[in-house]
Amino acid sequence: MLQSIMAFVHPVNHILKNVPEGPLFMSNKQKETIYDIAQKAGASASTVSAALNGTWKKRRISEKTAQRIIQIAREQGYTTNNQARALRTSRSGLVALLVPEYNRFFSNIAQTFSQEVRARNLCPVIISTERDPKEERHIVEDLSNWQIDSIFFVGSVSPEDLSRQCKDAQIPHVFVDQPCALAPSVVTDNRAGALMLTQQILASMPAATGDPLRDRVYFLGGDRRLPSTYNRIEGFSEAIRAVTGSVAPDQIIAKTYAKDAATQAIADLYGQLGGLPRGLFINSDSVFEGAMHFIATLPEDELQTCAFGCFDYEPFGQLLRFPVHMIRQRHKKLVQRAFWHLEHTTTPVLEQIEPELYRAKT
Amino acid sequence: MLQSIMAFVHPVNHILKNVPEGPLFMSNKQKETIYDIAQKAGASASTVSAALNGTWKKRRISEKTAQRIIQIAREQGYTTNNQARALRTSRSGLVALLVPEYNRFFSNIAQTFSQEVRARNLCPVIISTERDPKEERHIVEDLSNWQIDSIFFVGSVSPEDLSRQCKDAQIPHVFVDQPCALAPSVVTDNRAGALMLTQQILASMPAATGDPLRDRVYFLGGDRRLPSTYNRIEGFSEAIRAVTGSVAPDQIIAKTYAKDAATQAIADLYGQLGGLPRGLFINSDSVFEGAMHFIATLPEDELQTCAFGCFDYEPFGQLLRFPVHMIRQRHKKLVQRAFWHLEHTTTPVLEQIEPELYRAKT
DNA sequence: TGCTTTTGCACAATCGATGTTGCAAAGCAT
DNA sequence: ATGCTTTGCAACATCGATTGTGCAAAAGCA
Repeated sequence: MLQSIMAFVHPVNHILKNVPEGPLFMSNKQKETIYDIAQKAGASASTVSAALNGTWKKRRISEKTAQRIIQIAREQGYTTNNQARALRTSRSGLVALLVPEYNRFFSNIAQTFSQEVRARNLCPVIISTERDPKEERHIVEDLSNWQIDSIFFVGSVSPEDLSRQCKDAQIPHVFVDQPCALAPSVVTDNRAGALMLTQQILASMPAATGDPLRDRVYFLGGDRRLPSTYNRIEGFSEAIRAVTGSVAPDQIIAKTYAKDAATQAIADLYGQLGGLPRGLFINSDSVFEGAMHFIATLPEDELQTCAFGCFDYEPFGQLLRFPVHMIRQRHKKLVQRAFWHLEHTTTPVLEQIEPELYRAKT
Repeated sequence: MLQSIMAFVHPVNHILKNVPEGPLFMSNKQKETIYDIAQKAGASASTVSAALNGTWKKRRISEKTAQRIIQIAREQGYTTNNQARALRTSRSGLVALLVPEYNRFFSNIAQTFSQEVRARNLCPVIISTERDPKEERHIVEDLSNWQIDSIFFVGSVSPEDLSRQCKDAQIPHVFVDQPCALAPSVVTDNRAGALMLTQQILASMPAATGDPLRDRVYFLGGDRRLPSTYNRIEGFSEAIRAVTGSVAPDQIIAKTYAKDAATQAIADLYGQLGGLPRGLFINSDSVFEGAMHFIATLPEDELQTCAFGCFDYEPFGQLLRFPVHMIRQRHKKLVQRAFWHLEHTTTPVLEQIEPELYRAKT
């Protein structure tokens, strides 16, 4: 059984945090160790250790002695050597976040992660995997050599493998954005989000053209084999069916998240239909950017013939010359819930976070 | 004198890297140590250590023994405990990047940084400082307790303080984006970039209105007390002077990078002038986003009365309903040169990297 | 006062790797 | 065969913290 590790924090860092600016960074003097402090305090190293890391009560050190030691340590600007501590306790104080790349969404995740980790007085290690399963493996192996305390996987490509690897190495871990069947996972409620977004698209569609192929809403981008895209397609389909009764397979174009592919796909679609469709569901910001490269070339009046929705939040999306409805994933909540799971459970549960809909002004 | 640390890599990680998938993650068996390997190889721990970390030649271990040990280690899936190594050698193998926040530019930097660090078989630690000098101090202190090998400061607010702090703790360091007088720094050539951008703005300005105040180019956003903004103002002014002979103080509005402030500033300017100016130099992506919130509310034809330039690259900037020229900072080169300085020098030099101009189609 | 319990702390082992020292065996020259 | 150098490796101390154990002194109780 994996252990919750996050809750544990060494108090010495807090105790010594607010050091007067003065003698602290005085010179090149070698860094002080507990032995130096011990000598200056006329105590033993073990007593100093106990005093500083907060276990002095349990170790029956008198409050007076503890305070004296803390005082001296503070004066000397003592700070503990994390490697030594990690070696002894086999807890490194490092927490890792693995992201596929640094796009807007993942950067937001990273930002929140970094804050949460530092709030717990631990050290964030953020690494990008380039969406490569082999690289993911290697990184986890490396991290395990650093006795990493726990790992957050975001948008991972091979969750189950990674989870097994972590379990073998006894590393607590949690999945964000892409779920894992074997470990706690926190993801956006993609189905509900897609449903909302599609309903909004449907509600703001311009007048029908009469051409049945053009009068449909299309789903563009993503990878239908991934759970996130799959669920978005589900939500999309549900909304469409509620109105038209059925969804045609060719309404859904979901093979990749790649930018260029999106540009090509929308150009092809435009060619086939002889114009833009009446509604377009754009799956993710990269697809958005790709699609825009084509769409931006169209004349003004054509742009008004289509209702756009994007499953991701992009501030500049609000500033285009046509309205785009957007779904914003709650990155903060995603990360915070992930921490919660790490700290309170180890069983494979799936938590879904409802995203927000940004309605474009029309 | 600081020492270059980056060049040093323990070869064991390379040697053992391509482990067959088989017996590696077999079970929960405790992680092997060099003592276990020593026993299995009928050798001493020190011999195993030497064999694995590549110093066996120097330590006069026979090639035969070394190979045998490496073979056994590989079979057992041995990997070295980085804490123990770090404690002994006082090199952690960790390299830190401090960024103010995760915006597009800094995220790109982080991405490149992460790749470069991993290519050197080290571990990237990326932390955001929230532009708070106190937080910066604390982070550096924490990192020093982790025996961090070196630190990259990006867009730091108090470079000199940090540099001193690092020197006291004997941590090699380098500054990116914001220079430091006391340490190697790699920054974008802001003056040259601003010059290019301003010239482009001037070249694509629409017809004059006749109102001298509106017919000028304005510089919007940033903080003139920071070197980067200062230099951009220099470049801007140089370009303007070449055409008009002089720059008026009120052409330059550079107090902050904050989004909301930018929205307000451009709205005010619009109010004063009774319309948009004939040219606008937007300093940074955050200012761009802020300004757009106002500009997006304007009617189509008004937008054609101003030539826009932005000192930052934002893909969606190309997709707006009016052309925006942009400067792209070479984040890859910035980071790579920073590594170079860390590995080859410790003297305070300033290297400037020329950015690229993206001309908008008109 | 004498005996038990509690308090307060020092000692020493330990985490896993590195690097210095020392010592036997092998190699070589005379 | 003898002395001298070189080779090959094991023993041991060390990095700086944590933690189990033991032992005086102080406190409590009769």
